[in-house]
Amino acid sequence: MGVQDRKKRQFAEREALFLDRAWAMIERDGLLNLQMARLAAESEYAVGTLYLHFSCKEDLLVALATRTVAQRMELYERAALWSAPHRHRLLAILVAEVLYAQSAPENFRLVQYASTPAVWMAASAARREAALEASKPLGSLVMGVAAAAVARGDVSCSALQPHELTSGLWAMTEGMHVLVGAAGLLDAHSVPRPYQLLLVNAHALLNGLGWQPLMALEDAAAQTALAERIVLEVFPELAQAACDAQPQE
Amino acid sequence: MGVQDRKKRQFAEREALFLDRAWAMIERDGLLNLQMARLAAESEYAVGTLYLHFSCKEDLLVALATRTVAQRMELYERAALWSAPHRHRLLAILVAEVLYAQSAPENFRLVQYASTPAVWMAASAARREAALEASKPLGSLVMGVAAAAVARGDVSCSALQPHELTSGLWAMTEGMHVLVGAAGLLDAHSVPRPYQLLLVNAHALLNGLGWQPLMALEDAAAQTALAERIVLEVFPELAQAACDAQPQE
DNA sequence: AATATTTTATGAATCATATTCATAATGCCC
DNA sequence: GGGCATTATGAATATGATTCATAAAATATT
Repeated sequence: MGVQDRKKRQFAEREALFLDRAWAMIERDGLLNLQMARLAAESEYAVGTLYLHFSCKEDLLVALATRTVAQRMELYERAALWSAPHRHRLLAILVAEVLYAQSAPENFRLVQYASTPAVWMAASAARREAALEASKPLGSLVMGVAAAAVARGDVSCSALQPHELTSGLWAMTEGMHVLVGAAGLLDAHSVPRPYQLLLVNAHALLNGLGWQPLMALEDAAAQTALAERIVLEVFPELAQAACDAQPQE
Repeated sequence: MGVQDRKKRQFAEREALFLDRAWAMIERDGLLNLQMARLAAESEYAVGTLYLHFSCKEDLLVALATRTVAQRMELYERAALWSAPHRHRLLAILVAEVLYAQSAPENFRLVQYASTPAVWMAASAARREAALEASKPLGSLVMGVAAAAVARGDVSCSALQPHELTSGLWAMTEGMHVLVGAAGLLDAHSVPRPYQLLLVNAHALLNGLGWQPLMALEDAAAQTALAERIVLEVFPELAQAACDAQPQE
């Protein structure tokens, strides 16, 4: 039925419009100042129409967070397909994540806020389901890299499953985002340049898993060089963001 | 001036009362259902009085989160002073954290929610300062263990500072809490028993740092045995919580 | 001890926003 | 082109945080 198709498409378009505007407003006024009524007005629709799309404000926030994950996928895919040792591809994914976090901090705050139980559980079940679905490709990508590495014999600790090999890295990255997000926390503990620390520790973890090629942990220069190489070769368009975010102290 | 002292003390007592009641209400009704007016009523004070203590609701939540950190310190101290290799002491701190997260999940959700930028930044600067201050003893404890380990020659990678040696572990733990907190996320990625994974990956990380005594990553039995030994020797009173939370699959 | 002054406590009123739902408008089909 | 189903509207409602003029209590002054 063509009519139904068109209606569905138009509905989806309007939803995208709402999300676009919401995102613009968040960038302009901050996450906390997003107002449903104002969003409706700026989108030139009635409040009730907005609520035809989102069961509540939290539902909208989760939808917004979901979309940014999808947007980042392109970066991750490039990293996973990079022709380099699988260990380096995994690091490239990590670098992509960090570059993104630095270039779009408000966006990252949103994702963090959305995965807070308070927000997450307030969203509709369908919306949560969609968010989980959107996160799966990244999971598959990472697992795929791990599985390929094991198959090639890159990982000496082959008793571990792909998910066991990658979940630590995932948690570590996620955790560093949290620590960075809590303003002042790292300073209070005299922890400088958090994302550089993340890199060292990621290398330590991968070394610990016996993942070739090993990286000398004392060799900070080599680590930086690898990170820079990843930026230049895989994410040349983000090089500027990387420079802005990590000024020479 | 004795009068001022007494007033200060009584003010602090009332604040503690508010926090006690707030906590009881959160445990009973959930984090989302905490209402300032109801809290005032249940504390038998006027709403305005409550606001003499807390600049806003977020301020109260951060205060509450701060208090639970202080409560946990006793566990961490026991772990740090345990007479065992320094690596095992660090793991004991990690185990304490996990036991606590499992035995008081609502409490943990609170801490996570409070460190969300949205909540954190809404709290008063003084309250944030106090929260950071309260987290320092844990930091010192962990750094102290790391420094002692390096001094004893337990860590082959001695070029790294104590904070470099521990921040990865910290981030990994924090991150795993986040992943556990996002209901359904780990299931969606087929990641079972997250805290056991945290343990394996913590071992991998410490191995990677060359931290003696190394743990064989394939030897799941040895890892479990060590974890159980920690619970029995260091946190016997929490053994029950540990059993409840990790049922044999 | 009475009175003035300062400090602290109160809770009804205010304000800010999210959410609903009776009504209106629109679009589809015969 | 009229009847029916679907969709959109936004004023009204609901919720709950926060304020602030006023009262009460505590302290200082005479």
